[in-house]
Formats: sequence, C-alpha cells, structure tokens
Amino acid sequence: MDARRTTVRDMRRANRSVLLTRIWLDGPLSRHELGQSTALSLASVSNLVGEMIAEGLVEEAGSVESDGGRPRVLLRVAPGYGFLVGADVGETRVQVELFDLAMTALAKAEYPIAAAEPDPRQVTDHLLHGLTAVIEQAGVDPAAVLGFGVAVSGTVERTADAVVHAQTLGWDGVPLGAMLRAGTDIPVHIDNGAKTLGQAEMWFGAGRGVRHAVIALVGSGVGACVVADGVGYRGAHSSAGEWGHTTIVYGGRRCRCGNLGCLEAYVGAEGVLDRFRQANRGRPAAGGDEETAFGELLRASSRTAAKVLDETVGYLGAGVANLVNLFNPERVVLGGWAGLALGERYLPQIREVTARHALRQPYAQTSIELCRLGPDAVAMGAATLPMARHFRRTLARDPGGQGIAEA
Amino acid sequence: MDARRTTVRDMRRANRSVLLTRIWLDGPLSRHELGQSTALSLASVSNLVGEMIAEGLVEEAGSVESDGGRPRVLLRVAPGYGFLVGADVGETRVQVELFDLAMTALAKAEYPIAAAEPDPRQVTDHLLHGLTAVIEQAGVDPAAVLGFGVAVSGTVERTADAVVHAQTLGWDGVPLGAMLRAGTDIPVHIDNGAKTLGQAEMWFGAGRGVRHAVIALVGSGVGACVVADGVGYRGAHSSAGEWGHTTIVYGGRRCRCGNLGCLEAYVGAEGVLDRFRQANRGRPAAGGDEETAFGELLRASSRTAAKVLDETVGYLGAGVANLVNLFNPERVVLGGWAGLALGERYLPQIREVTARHALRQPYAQTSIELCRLGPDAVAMGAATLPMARHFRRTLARDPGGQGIAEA
DNA sequence: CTGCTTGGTTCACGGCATTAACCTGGAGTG
DNA sequence: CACTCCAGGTTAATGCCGTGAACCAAGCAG
Repeated sequence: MDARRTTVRDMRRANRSVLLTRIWLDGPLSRHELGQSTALSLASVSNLVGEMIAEGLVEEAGSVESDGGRPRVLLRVAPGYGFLVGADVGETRVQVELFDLAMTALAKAEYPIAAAEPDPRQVTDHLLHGLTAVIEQAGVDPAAVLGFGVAVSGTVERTADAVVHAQTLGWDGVPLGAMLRAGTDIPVHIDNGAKTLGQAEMWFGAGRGVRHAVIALVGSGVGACVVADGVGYRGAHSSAGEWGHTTIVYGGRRCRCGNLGCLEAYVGAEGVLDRFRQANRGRPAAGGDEETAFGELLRASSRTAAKVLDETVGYLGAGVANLVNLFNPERVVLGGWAGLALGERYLPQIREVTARHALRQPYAQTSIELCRLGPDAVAMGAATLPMARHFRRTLARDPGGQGIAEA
Repeated sequence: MDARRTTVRDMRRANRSVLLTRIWLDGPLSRHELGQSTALSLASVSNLVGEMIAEGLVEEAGSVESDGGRPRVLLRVAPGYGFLVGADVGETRVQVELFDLAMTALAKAEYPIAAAEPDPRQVTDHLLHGLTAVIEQAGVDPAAVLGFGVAVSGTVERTADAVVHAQTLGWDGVPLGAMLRAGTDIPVHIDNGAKTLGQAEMWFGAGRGVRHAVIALVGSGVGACVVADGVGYRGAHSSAGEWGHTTIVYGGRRCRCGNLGCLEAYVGAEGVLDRFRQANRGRPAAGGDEETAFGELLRASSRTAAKVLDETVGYLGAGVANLVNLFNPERVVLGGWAGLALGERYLPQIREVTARHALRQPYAQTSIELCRLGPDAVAMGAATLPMARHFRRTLARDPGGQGIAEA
C-alpha cells in the first residue's frame, strides 16, 4: 500500500500547487474565486498567493468591478517569470520551441534528421544546439529557463538516466537524459511523445475540463495516451497505451511488430497505403512520401480507394470502441496526422461505427472529438513537463521529478 | 484540476490510514517497523497507534525478542473490534458471508435465485435476510458490524442510491443501495463483482505486493478488473474494464451483446461451448448446465474438442496480450471459473500465446498467474468495501464513502 | 458624508509531525 | 549481583500550517 507519510509541509505544498494550477490553467482569477473553487479559506489563499507574488511567480493583472463593492483584483501567472523549452524528436526532424509561462511560443528551431536510425549523439547535439539557439533567439536569460522537456517516440524509463527504447529510431537503451544533462545545466525532462501531446490537448486543447480521456493517435504508427482522473496513465513501466499493437483481427495482416492482426496494420497510414496497394492490383497510391500519398488516397475518387477508406473507418471505429469499453473515458480525442486527416472527413462515420461496436452505456457517456492543437502540440506538451514537475512535486506520491533529471 | 484543499486534519487521517493499512495487510508489525516503512517518525507512530489502541481498533499481539535489546511489541488489528459482511449476487444464488477483521469467515448463508431475471425486491430480501442471519449465526453484536458490502455483476452508479445496471440480471436502473438502506441501519456499500474479486486478490491473493495488475475474469461472460497504482481503475462512470466486449476478430462471431467478434464470443464459456457445437456438427458437449458441460469439454479426448480448446487458448492469449499492451501491468491474474479451469490445464500455452501477441518489452515486465482465492473471493472482496472506506476516507480526494451509503 | 456591499488582510488559536532528550526491559560481562 | 550495552518506545518543546473572526479597503447610492 501507500507507504508514504504526510507532513505539515506537504500540506502547504499541496495547497500551493492546487492554487498555482488553477491560476495557470483557468486564466486570471480573483482570490475570492480561488477560495471558492479550492475550498481553501480566504486567509490561506491570500497567504499563499502573497508568497507567490513575492517570488514573482504570480502577478496582479488588472481588476474587475464587482457590482457595488470593491473591485476584485485578478491574478495570473507572470508570463515572464520563467520560460519553458520543449522539443519533439520526430522521425524526420528535431524541433525545439521556447515558450513563456502563458505558453506563447517565442522562438523555434528545427533540424532535419537524415538517417532512418539516427545516431543518439547527433540527436543530442541537435537538442542542445536547439536549446541554446531558441534561448538566444528569444533574448531570454538562460537562468530564467525553468526546464527543458523532450518528447521521443519510444518508451522512457523513469530513472535518473531516462533511458529510451524507441523502435522507430532504432534506439534500444539510449540514456538520453544522462547525455543531455552532460551538456546543459537546465533541468531536463524526457517523456513519450504521445503522452506529451496528450498532456497538451488535455490542458489547452480538446480535453479541457475533462478528467478521463483517451487521446488516440494515428500516424504512420498508432498509439494512445490514457488520462485517468487528470493524470496520465503509465502502467508499471510507462509503456501503457500501446493501442496500435492490440489484436483486432485475430490471425489477420502481419504488422511491422511481427504479430498478426494488429490495429496498426489496418489503420496506421503505412497499413492503409499497403492495403490500398493490394486492393489496387499492386499499384500504390500517388505521391512521394507517406503523408502526401495518404492525402492523395483521401482525395482519390476511385471505387477501390473508397472501399479501402471505408474499411479503415470500420477498423478505426472498432479500435476506438475497444478504448471506450476498456477505459470508459469521458472523451476520446482523435489525433495524429493520419487520424486528423481521416477524422476531418469521416468523423460522423467514425462515431457511428464506434457506437455500433461499443457497449451502449459507456458509449453514451463519451464524446469523440478531434485534436485541436496543431503539429507543434508535441513540443508544447514537452515544454509543460517542467511545469508539471512544479505542480507534482508538491502534490504527493513521487519524490520529485518523475525519475528524470533535476539538475 | 484537483480543486481539493488539504487541511491539517487530512494529514493526520492520511497518516493514520497508512498505518492502519500496513498493520491490517502486512500482519503483526512493531512500531519500529511501521516507522521505517512509512517514513513517519517514531513519535508519530506511537501517537497514532496509541490512539487506535485506545479505540480498541488495534491491539498488541505478543512480543519478539530482538537480539540484545528490548523486545519489540507486535501490533495487529483487533480481529474482534468489528465485523464485515460481504455478499455476492450471482446469477444463480445470493451468498452472504460474515468475517472478522482478520478476514476469517465466521458465518455463511446462501439463497438460490430461481428466475433468470430475478426481481430486485426478492434479491433485496435475500440480502437483508442473509445479513441478519449471518450476524445471528456468528453470535455477533449487530452494532459491531462495520458495514455490508454487496457485489453485483453489472455497473454501479457512484451515487447515494447506488443505482445498478446489470444486463445479465435484467436490471436497468435498480436503486439497490436505497432499497437496502431502507431495510438496515448498517452502512451499505455496493460495487461490481469483478472489482471486489480483484480487490480480494490484490490484498489477499495472487496480487499481493503488486501495484499494477489486471485481473482477467472468464466465466460464462468475460470481464476484467484493472488495478492502477494500488487502486481500482474505474473510468468516468465506473464501467471501465469491459474486456469481454472488445473486438478481437473484426467481423467475427456474433456476441450476445449484439456486436460481432467480441472476445467474449470466443473465450467465454458460452461462446466456447457454442463453437464446439458448431465444430461438432451441431452436437453439444455433454453435461447439463454450462459449468459441467465446460468441464466435460476440457476432459474430452476428441480431436474436435482439442481443436476448439486450442483455438480458445489462442484467442485468450491474444486478449491477454491486448491487456498487457494497453495497461502495462506488473501482473495479470487469470480467474473466473472458466478461466481457472482453462488456466489450470493450459497456463504455459496461454503464456506462450500471450508472449507471441504482446510487445516484447511489456510482456517481459509482466507475469501471468492464476487467481488464488476460492469461489468465495467475490463475497470476501465485497466485505472489504467498508474497510476500504475506513482507509480511503482518510486518504484524500473523495468526500467519504465512494458515493454509496454512509448510514 | 453616511451607509452598504463586496474584496482582501491580519492575528490569535488549535492541530500536526518532528526532534531530542529520556525511560524501559532484556542480554551479556566481570 | 552490579554494570554496561543496546534496541524499543515515550515524552516535552518547537515550528509550521490552515482557520475563523475581527478588521481594513474600495467603490457605489443616496
């Protein structure tokens, strides 16, 4: 069981965290509103807010007249108190972005990755270079950077070294955390890209205000980010949510993971294009890279294309229904470049197929939406990792910093 | 986000709960051991333990000499401090059982259910009758009964009325909590049977010492209980874990839920027997009721039976692999009467098939075991519901009593 | 200027876990 | 048998925390 004591300091930290989170996510709020929504006494709110104002973390942001009484002073997180840097290590490029605490992007850097299986050393260099580049570009004091969050596509061990296993990059046991820490003094945080995207959507996108959600990501591969009661579900070793490799057609098509009948082999972009090629007597869809080919397929008017897409919607709906049945979320958010492309055109059909495959009750309790943040959402979510630490460190359970660098 | 304040009382309750849980689950412990494993100071341990001893909740249980020093006094939960009653509303009978706090069963009562879709009124009568019967049978003071936990097979709304939706019983919107509370002053707790069984296995069975587990239940139907970080995963409306109705053969056999290709249609006892009948040119397996017929099938030596069972193991392994991929548990516990029957004979094969279908890493991090508690586990888990309240009420988050009767 | 209303602050109070000093009971030793 | 050692457990002083009640601040109506 939970062998974790609670001390009087934890309490203050917990309350501070609750307030800070509310202020950060729900915009300018008065002390009064804070007191009401957190059930803290006004005295405590004043006390804690005063402390945060003294630190410069929170600032007053104008006032709003309240009918007949003293106007209420609004509070917000001081955008310039600190800065967050987030990076997205994709298959084709490393993207680094700097945000202020209002999550406004102030600078951006991008580095193409040439090789299919890039050298970790090279990626580390890109990341560190990007970090200094965006800091310089934005003209920000390096000491004011609260942390550097990095999103990668594999699973990340929650240890000090943040060892990464990423099949798509050909990495197996790369201590990315240790490597990055050797090159910078800024606190480094590393997590899976699907999880950072999920975090971003939960806080600033299609998941706002929801506590239980599943973010379903369909790109070349297929994955999911499960959010349970407001926090990401990780499982025993942070590799939960491998939706793409669940069996949906027992004994079906071979997946690149080696197994038969994985969902990814049917709805992942690679699988869809492959299925089209087979249905089209060996002739592939037009377009050079996967993304344009997929777009072509979506626009194609042939009967074969329509059939393949129709089937894809069927498989996807069944896969989403599995998520609904297993996780009973309030919302399913469909994303990933292929997922968005499909969703923009077929969302009603996807909803319908899901309704047919899911149990009545859980389906009735959920809504299916599309991701609302653009392609930078992964980096944005990565940038929130250091902020999440600010909150979590105060909350409970883990002894600070989700097992990753603390500088 | 978590709009929940923490006050100085919560802290004490949280720590008290941590200690009580440790003492209850990990048997007699000295104050010293408690201090070490909870990181609380010895002073606080003494203080809190003293309080609980004064209440009669905890008692000293002999002492153990420690080499050269003062012998340590062991502490345990006083078995006679209170009693717990648990009930299991099955498809064929209502079972009620009374336990002391050492979870020793002191009395038992059972009532057959005649109809396929029993009248809620009748079930309520059985439950209340059983409650007084076991109390009398055990010769226990009714005032010492801490609570009455009831397990049903459907989903339970977490409201004061504990409205039950149970397809198998033909119940849709039965306010079982309200009905029971009208007939007794003892605090009533109602939850899903799979979840109570899971709780029992986690605390006293195959899940001991594990924080992330999935209890996979295969009977006539198929379900699962997901335990994440020590607590049951419920989802937005407590209906998470509907493993049986996830699609595993897209477009496959029709399931009794109306959908095609559900796992339940392939590995649920009803589905297995049905598949055997089809493979056996329409002749069903011998045996009267489902359970004996399934046993016959397992013992049958025909090629057809072997083939059907072999396929069943295949589907089951793929289903378990889906759980492993999605939830990344430390342990999968296979149970339910059909699951146990299959597991006792085919566990190595099931493990092998799962290994083939799951991703390498999550599979390597999990172990697949069988349930260890007998058929009374559901009732036993139900009996722990009032105890869980004792713990949780002190822990955080919910304002007491998981939305169900508090008397 | 008075009264009213709403927003925010100050301060004494009781509750909490902690630390450090202090008992308690048994085993070994001369 | 006294003395010492040692681990288990208790007690009192301390510092921190959120709360409630009294209090101050700021705008409006008359």
